[in-house]
Amino acid sequence: MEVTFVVGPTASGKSSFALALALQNNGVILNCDSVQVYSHIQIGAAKPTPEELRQVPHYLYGHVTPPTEYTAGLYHRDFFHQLQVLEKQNIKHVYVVGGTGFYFQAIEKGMYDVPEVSPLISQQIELEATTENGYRALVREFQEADPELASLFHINDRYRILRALEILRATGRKPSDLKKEKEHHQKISFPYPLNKIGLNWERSQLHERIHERVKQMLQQGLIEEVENLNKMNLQEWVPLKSVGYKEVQEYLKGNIHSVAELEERILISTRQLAKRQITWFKRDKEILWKTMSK
RNA sequence: GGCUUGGUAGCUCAGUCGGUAGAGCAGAGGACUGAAAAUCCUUGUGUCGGCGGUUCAAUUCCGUCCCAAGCCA
Repeated sequence: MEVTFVVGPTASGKSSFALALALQNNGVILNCDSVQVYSHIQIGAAKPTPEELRQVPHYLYGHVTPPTEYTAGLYHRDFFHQLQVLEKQNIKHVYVVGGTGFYFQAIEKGMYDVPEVSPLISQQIELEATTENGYRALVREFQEADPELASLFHINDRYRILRALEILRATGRKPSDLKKEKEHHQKISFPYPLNKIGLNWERSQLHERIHERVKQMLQQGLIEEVENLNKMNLQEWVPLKSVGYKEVQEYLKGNIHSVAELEERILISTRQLAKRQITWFKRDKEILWKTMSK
């Protein structure tokens, strides 16, 4: 079995590109997008259309139901489970399609061996971090315990610092040591022959495509989709904090005053997302880039 | 036609008691190991509307013209 990653920024045409390849080579498609894994998240996630789903088997799309929240670790587990199944079915070509670099990294390089952190520990850290002084004390605790990792993080990168502390307190081990162990013991290798294809566009053309897509999402009823999710009391569900969804929430709360303004705000967030995705994938020198144009 | 208030970075605006200017947003670049569509970092020279005048020096004061909004005719 051979695995091909199809990566690139949002709206670069990954799905249809992969679909064409899969059709040609009798392959299947696996999702590697952190939002498309969720069910009920349809229009704003730009999932493949029913027509596309009919043409080629698609996996790991919408398999996570509310109010479950997903992580890179769970994705890693589900991905390899799915690969085993496909192997038994004697599938020869697997196309892994998506824009979440972190998830690609999780499956390619593996995750560090960290046990599930008890919610009590996370809650305790959250509590301590609520005050300015409390947060500063936590930063100091982290810097003293793992100066090596601390030197890589900016003091304001609250999320990474608190996560590192969780690991420290839960395991008593330095996160930087866990990282080193991982690199020493488990040889970094993906268990199948791997190709990586990246799709990219000239920036202004990508922006045009993003504009088209955002207009389409609004026409297809993105606002109604969010209203329905709100009726199910899912306001706090993680995928509703993603691009498009969070802006519609602001619109429904009255903080965005017109659909035109809503469109503009989603456009901006989507362009920024695309930029971050490009930054992530640029770092991987194994990706074979394919420059697209109209 | 008269009066008033504005015209400063792509946008919204601050500011300079006269010594050629700075925030937010956007844009650009970057980081990233269980929230990642998240989180975080770096990055601001622009005829200060045009033309004249005063001054050693004008974006700042004066005159005039242009543009916009409002009020009065």
